[in-house]
Amino acid sequence: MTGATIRDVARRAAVSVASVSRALNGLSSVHPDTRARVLAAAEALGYVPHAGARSLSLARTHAIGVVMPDLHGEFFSEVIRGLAGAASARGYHLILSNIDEGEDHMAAALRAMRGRVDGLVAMAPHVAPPAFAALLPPRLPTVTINTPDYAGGPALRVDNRGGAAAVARHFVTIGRKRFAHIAGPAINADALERRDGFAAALPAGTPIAMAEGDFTEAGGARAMAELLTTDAAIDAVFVANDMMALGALQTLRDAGRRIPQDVAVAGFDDVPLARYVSLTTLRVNMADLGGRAATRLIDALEGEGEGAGEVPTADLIVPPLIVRGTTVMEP
Amino acid sequence: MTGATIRDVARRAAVSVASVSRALNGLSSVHPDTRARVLAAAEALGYVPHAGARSLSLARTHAIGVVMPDLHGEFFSEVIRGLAGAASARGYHLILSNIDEGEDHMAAALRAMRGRVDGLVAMAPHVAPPAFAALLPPRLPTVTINTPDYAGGPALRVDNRGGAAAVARHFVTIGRKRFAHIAGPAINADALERRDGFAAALPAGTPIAMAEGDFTEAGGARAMAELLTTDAAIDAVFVANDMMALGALQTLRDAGRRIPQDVAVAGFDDVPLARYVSLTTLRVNMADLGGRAATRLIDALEGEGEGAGEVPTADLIVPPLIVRGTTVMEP
DNA sequence: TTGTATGCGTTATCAT
DNA sequence: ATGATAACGCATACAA
Repeated sequence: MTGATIRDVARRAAVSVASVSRALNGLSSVHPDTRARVLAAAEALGYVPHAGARSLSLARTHAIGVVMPDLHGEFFSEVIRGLAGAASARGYHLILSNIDEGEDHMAAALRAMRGRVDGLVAMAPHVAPPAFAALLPPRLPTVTINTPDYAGGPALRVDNRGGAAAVARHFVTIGRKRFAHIAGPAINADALERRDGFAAALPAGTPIAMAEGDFTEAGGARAMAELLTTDAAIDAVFVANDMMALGALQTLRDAGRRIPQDVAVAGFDDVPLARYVSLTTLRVNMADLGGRAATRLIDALEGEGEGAGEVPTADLIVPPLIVRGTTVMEP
Repeated sequence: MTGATIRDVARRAAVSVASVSRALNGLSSVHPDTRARVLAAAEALGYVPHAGARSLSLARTHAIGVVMPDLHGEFFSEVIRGLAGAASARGYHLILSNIDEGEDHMAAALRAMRGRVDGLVAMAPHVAPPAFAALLPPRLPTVTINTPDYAGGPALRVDNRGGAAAVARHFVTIGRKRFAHIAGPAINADALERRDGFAAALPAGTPIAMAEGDFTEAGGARAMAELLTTDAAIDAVFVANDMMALGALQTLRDAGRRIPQDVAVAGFDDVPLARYVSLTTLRVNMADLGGRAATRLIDALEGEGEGAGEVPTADLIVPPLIVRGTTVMEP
């Protein structure tokens, strides 16, 4: 009931299991006749190697684990897509385990990966670095994506500060004077970096009206409404992500503000919707990030023992500023 | 280098591996003192059970495999999200393997699942049923999503015909007379069902101008342009999916047609963008579909041996028609 | 070239 | 309650 095993094939081909293994794995030292008999027997029995047993024997699973919170949906999906593509191209599987439900659940998910994967790709922008490092199974190669400086291995990060700074400079260039920022959750590392990067790139001492959202469209709308009551004179608002920016735009329009004449708005992420509403934003290609992460991890996994330079480099991916109709008039 | 094993723990706690296993898995028959010693030793060594070995011994992986093409992006992501949520809630992992690159690659991916998962969730709207069935590893419980009637197990399907029929009736209700349809790829089962369902629900003998797209926005635009040259008088077009509908809308507007006064347009899927462009469409909740699939599979996996009724039922999920501004004037 | 035997890490059976 | 040991399915030294 569990399918034919290598022993069944051996029996049918009248050879030893060792020969079956060798024949099926294409080892050179096996007589053509033997190989033929084995192949025929395997075919006849519909034999499929048992990946689990193979992994145990080889100490190699050809799978990479992915741990990340289900946070703002768009990302999750894009990263997975990139990961899956790159992994699949190199013959690796992806093992998913989302970690919404609290830190203990997350610890369990992380532990369950041992013996199941060769390495890990982790994304946890909301957890304190030390806690996260402690949760990781020891000796499991890991590359992190947008995770607050975890020093345990290669890391891929979006240049949040640089992106935010580009927006600040853009606002100044188009002559804006009264700035506002709608930030993401304070526990989110990306959110903090975007806020700080924006502030740091404006002329020293420039006041910035602040509000905090939750990365959702509704949250952005609420935050914008809040800003309008406290600082009605603003003429440029940088929103920490696109979804909130969409909400903010709606609130502004409902309040009779013209975009971009009265108020310029910029987001972050460049979600598919951004193009449709002509939102100025920073393009972060999450699929590409996922692909890079997978490639990087697999390179490390397969290069074990040769490369002397196992330097845990941290790549900073700079998101380009996409200028659209919410900051400048369109033709 | 491979982490502490159960033997290391046994040695440190000065007990047998059997006792360690029992203590760690919470079996009753183990002395409190022993359990305490084992727990302490495991903690001290940072012991994490090896999932692979555990699976081999238990003949249970607590993982479910997911095979699907990367087709039109939105879906992929949503289904995965639903699957991951439901699986995670029941303590199962997800193993991904996308199967873009040809049928042989797909066969390999399918085979590689054996010994790695307890069951499969498969979605392959583009493959002929017999071929697909042949590829599946034998004796691996499988639930399919939107896969042309594969008779081997439970199936979840979107009611494409019913949804398309609802659009047809809606068009008639709002007084349209000259119909067109932009279909998806002819090898796609969903596409065919949508086309046929639309045609069947219109009054008998009603002519329908036809064009074929590739499920992409650009493809929809091209197909629409084509229709305009051959059948300029159309006043209602049903597009096989939302992405193509977006392209079609653009083409229509560029051609000076007013929506919905001159031409009514309806899509299929209700992607996030649909709400923004106020596109009338059918809402198919792919995340929900994924969740149901996972739940269904796990129920089957864990109910083995008890339920006499292992009937491979096929659920038809009916997508509701969401009427928006591309078919009726908005307030 | 081929076969025998051992190990991968864990659980479960059977004694004790 | 505990320990020795045989599976689980496969790969691979080591012999032959």
